[in-house]
Amino acid sequence: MPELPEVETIKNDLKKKIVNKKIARIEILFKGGIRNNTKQFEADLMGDKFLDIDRIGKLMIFKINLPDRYLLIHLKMTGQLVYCQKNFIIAGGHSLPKLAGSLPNKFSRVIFYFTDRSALFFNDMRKFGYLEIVDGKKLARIKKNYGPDPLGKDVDPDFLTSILKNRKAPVKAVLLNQKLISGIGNIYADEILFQSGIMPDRIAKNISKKETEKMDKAIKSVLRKAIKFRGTTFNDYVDSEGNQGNFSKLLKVYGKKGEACPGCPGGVIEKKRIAGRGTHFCRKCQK
DNA sequence: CTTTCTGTTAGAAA
DNA sequence: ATTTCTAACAGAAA
Repeated sequence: MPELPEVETIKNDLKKKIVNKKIARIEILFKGGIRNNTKQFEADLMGDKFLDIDRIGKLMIFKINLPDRYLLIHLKMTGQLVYCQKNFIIAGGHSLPKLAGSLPNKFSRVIFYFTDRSALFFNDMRKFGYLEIVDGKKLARIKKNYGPDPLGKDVDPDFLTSILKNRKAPVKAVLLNQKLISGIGNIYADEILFQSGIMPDRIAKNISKKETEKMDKAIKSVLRKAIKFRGTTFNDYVDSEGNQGNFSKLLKVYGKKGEACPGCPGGVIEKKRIAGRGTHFCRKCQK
């Protein structure tokens, strides 16, 4: 599931690969993922190029070389953006059953062909992801619905205190709330709370100052490390070359139900529904 | 075979 | 205002 580290990895890779390449053709295999009128969508992009790629939370923003036009791409749960040179054989190849060794595959929804005969594939098994071209005004409106980036300078223990205080939702719900802080999803929320030693179902306003400071450190160290390792592949995530993320091996609790806790002797990782999501924790390490 | 689970976000309901 | 629930979808697992 692409969260901040995965989207950051894809964005940085694509910046090197597709910026300033002229779009020769767009193939739309599934219209549902495109929020604009598809004819208008094609017309806006045909013959144009992306000047830069940005990110807010898990949302990617491609600046188009047209005045006041931005392409937003959200991968939601199973979206992929895979870039291929001429022959459309991907590096990760057969490593994932859902991503065959060649593209397009049955989950390819939109394909951007560039004039140098390379292509960018938007694949999305579950069809939750979307593409939308917006103007600056709409982009600004969307940006207002996102809290600060956890790795930016706006997030520190004082900021975390401000979003935790007065809230009776579980602390995990606060971490997942994109309006309060952007980019954290289910996998990293569990990992962050494990490293913080905080039970995910603790009421947000009851988190102490000391715990808030631990959370601040955990947020940054977990996300930075995950970016360094190019993200986590649990089911469907691949980077822009079709390769899996390497952080999967470093997960401490997510997906580890029933396994020995890596943080204490005798502890076992449990799984329980918290804030509407499958949540992994060790009750010996997390209080 | 059927049911449950997966996790993101918008929007509805509480 | 805040929190919880559900739908959207496709496939794996039980």
